[in-house]
Amino acid sequence: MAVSIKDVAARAGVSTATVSHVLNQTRNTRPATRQKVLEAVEELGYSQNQAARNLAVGRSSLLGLILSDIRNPFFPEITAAFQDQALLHHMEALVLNTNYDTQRTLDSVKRLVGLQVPGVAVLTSQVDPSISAMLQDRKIAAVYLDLARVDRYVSNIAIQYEQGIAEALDHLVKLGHRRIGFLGGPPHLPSAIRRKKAFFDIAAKLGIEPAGAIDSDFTVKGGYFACSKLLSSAQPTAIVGGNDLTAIGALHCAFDRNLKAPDQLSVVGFDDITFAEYTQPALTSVQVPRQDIGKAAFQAIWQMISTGNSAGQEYSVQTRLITRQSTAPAPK
Amino acid sequence: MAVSIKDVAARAGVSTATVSHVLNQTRNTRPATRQKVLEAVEELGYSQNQAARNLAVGRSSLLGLILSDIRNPFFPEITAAFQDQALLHHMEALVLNTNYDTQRTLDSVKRLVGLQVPGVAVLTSQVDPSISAMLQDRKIAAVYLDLARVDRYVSNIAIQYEQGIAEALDHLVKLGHRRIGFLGGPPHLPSAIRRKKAFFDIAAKLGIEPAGAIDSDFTVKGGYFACSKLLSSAQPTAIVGGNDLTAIGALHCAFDRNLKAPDQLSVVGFDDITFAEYTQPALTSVQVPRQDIGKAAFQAIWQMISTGNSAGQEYSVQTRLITRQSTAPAPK
DNA sequence: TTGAAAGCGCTAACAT
DNA sequence: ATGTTAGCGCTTTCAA
Repeated sequence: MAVSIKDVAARAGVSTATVSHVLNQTRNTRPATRQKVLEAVEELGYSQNQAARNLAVGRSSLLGLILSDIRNPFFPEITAAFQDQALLHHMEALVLNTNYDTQRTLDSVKRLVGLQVPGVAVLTSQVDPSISAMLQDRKIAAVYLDLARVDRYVSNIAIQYEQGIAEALDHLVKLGHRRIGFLGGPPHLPSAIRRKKAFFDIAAKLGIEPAGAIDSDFTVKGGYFACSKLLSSAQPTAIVGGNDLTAIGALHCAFDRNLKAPDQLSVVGFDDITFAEYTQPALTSVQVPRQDIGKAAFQAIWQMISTGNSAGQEYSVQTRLITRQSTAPAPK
Repeated sequence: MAVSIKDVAARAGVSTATVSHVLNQTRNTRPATRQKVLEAVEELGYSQNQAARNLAVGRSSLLGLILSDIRNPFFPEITAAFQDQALLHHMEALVLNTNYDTQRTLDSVKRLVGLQVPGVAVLTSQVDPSISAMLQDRKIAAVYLDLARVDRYVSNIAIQYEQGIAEALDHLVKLGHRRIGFLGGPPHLPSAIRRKKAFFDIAAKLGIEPAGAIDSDFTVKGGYFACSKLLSSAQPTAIVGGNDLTAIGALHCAFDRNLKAPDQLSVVGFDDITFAEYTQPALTSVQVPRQDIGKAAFQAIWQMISTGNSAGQEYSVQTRLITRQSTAPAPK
């Protein structure tokens, strides 16, 4: 049998209530009493039984973090940032992988409900209404990534894709480019749609005629072929890729056509799923700061559960243009 | 107030004991009764309060997974595999990042103890004795990566580095190489030591005189410089890198010296921390299957907690030689 | 085959 | 400033 609060109370010569209050700093205690309790805790190696605590207070110290795929390098950094924040507030992050499977996402939410979590961050690219409904019904604070409207118990993190595209185009225009093409993502993905729309809107605003736009699939291979097609139909001197993989594919394509990058073909990507260390030095990217997302996700939840104010909020995450330095020798 | 087991019992017209038993399949019930209960559960949208359950049974459904850094691409795959296994057994994986910080690792373990977890996988490259002691004291099943001796409540996963090095050398010898160099990792890392020792042992067994060996730091840059040094002091025609980053550095170095890889310089890496999609096509690697590690970690724990047999076991993970195909065009 | 009821370890309202 | 004690929702022994 593990050491319980009773043991500590006995050892310190106080009541369990006092021990509880000392440990949770939930009411004033004489320094001497406090001291005795802490000593007893130390001597016995006591640690609070969270199950009992959670049962008593009605909510756990766990926060759910639902991701479509932890293997996608976009997520580990978000996860780490989220956890670091949680730690500061004596919470744990329970990370759940859905593998892009809606049913599995729903199961995850059910399990989280059973675990009495007070809040959940759902950072998948699509969210079934049944999921958000279930969370809201249970009054569990939820935050989504670029998907939800703010509501009771519902916050949203808005990534400023438009800003990012603007930065990318601005960058290319300053380099003298006028013939700029776009390689988009899968047309069913909200974030892909927004980036494409932003490209056209901002190009128009800058008085630039887009040199073609082709939808692709956010992979290196897809980027390669889309770029190939684009180069055949138009003659862009620069390309904005819907994400970095696409952009890397475009760089490969340029290489095969003996177009020296970035001189003869400038490529800008959208750094939302790559592993920075392996990204091509020649690639300039609009970065979506991952730590910021993780941090915002936690804060969105914490805001709702710690204040008891169920009203959600909109959190905005800024993008940033990254021009990479070639620290290591250029890869073959 | 959430719907509780009492509500279900009332709705189904049975006792809470019956509901509990039906849900946990812990004793026979008449199909009709069973049916009623399940209907009530469905209608009310009931989900078990895990906190209460854990309190009653004395252990939680959470399993700890302690990692030094989730951002290291070695770990997400392990994590995913571990979680998938856990899911099959109705367990949750609580992933904790230590950021290579011993104190933080200790804190993590304390929190896990408080959470009443029945088992923990500690997949860091070093483990402080106080940590393993604390776990063993609390009779928490633990599994370590290539570190611990099997004991009560202690299992170990042994990665067959020797096998991997043997595969690498075998591969190179079959290609006709006789002058083979080695670029090792930090000399304080147990896994680096074992790889280096294996290199010498197996080279000797094959009757090969090693063409130099230089310790490095498991980074691309470090690999570059170590390779540079090695090429100046010896004339290897092939190199075994202690890990993939080192090997990639060696490839860069070969490129800068106009040594065409793999023809003029064959390089074999050890794929334990890279992100596969970005690894050089020219690189052959000894792969440590990450899913296997995650799966083994879960099974090691599950073995101990589900059978009630506290004796640990040794789990062995095989390596595999991977020769990459250039699916995408070679990067610039 | 089912039910009644005693805890599991903690918190928090109420008492002192 | 501290103690007493009634739950929190579930499991499980014992009884029917």
